[in-house]
Amino acid sequence: MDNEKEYICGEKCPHYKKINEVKLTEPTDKQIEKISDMFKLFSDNTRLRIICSILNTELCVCDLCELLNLNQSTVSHQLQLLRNAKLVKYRREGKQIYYSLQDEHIEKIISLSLEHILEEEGK
Amino acid sequence: MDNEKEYICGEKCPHYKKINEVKLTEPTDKQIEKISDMFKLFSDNTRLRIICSILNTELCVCDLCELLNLNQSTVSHQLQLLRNAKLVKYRREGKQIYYSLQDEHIEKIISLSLEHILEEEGK
DNA sequence: TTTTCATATGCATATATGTTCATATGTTAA
DNA sequence: TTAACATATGAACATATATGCATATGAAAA
Repeated sequence: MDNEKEYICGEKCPHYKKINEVKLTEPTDKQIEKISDMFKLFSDNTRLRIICSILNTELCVCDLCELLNLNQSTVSHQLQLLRNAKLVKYRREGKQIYYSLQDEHIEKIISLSLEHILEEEGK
Repeated sequence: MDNEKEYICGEKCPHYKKINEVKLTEPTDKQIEKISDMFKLFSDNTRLRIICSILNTELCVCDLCELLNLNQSTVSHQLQLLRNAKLVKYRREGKQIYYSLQDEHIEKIISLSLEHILEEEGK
């Protein structure tokens, strides 16, 4: 029986009622995985700078290299990850390939986080 | 002179006008660092589950262990990181320490990302 | 077709980080 | 004070991942 499990702490804690309530609203493992994967892509300086660069415009790979002073290989590798996650879309025009954000959620999330740290700075 | 630098691609690209425009709106290195650090904390399954668990309520460490079926040490280590980043706050009540989210931005960012992946699922 | 150029990709390496074990800290009860 | 308990922390290990080099791919120009 579940009741017979030995818990880390005594009878007051864990608070089973609360725990059961929280359980109902928790994202599924799959959802957690997807969200954390997305945040993982936002969590690297290089990728974040790339994302911020194309928040409101499209840029080609060498624009990004020049703008961010990065190796072409580095940029392409990171763009591949963003592409695979469908966070960015791209179109070819002659030799160049232009990248831009896939949808507005990305923009919103980044803006919100920027807001957050700006507020922190103000304190 | 800057003009004499050898660029990866020719004259059409990089698009200096665009690049200069983008440069004006880019977050500073420090801001990029802070944002990516925050996302780094959201980018781990364990931490994300912890955060989601305290989205609307406070829980003590062993509640979290029980709820998420995690090692007490693991939970404490991750809480420490969240604490250092001031994403969570805590209060002691006797032997237990209760954790909750520091501010509503966190909640909003998580909600928005959940929205995002739910929309993806719908497609 | 051959060359040139913009971008992509495989591989190797250095670095970062999540987890666990063992133990320390700090609070309450005996 | 001592014992019991909730939580924190240091160290070690395993794993993930960002970057750069070399090279491949694919499009345009010669």
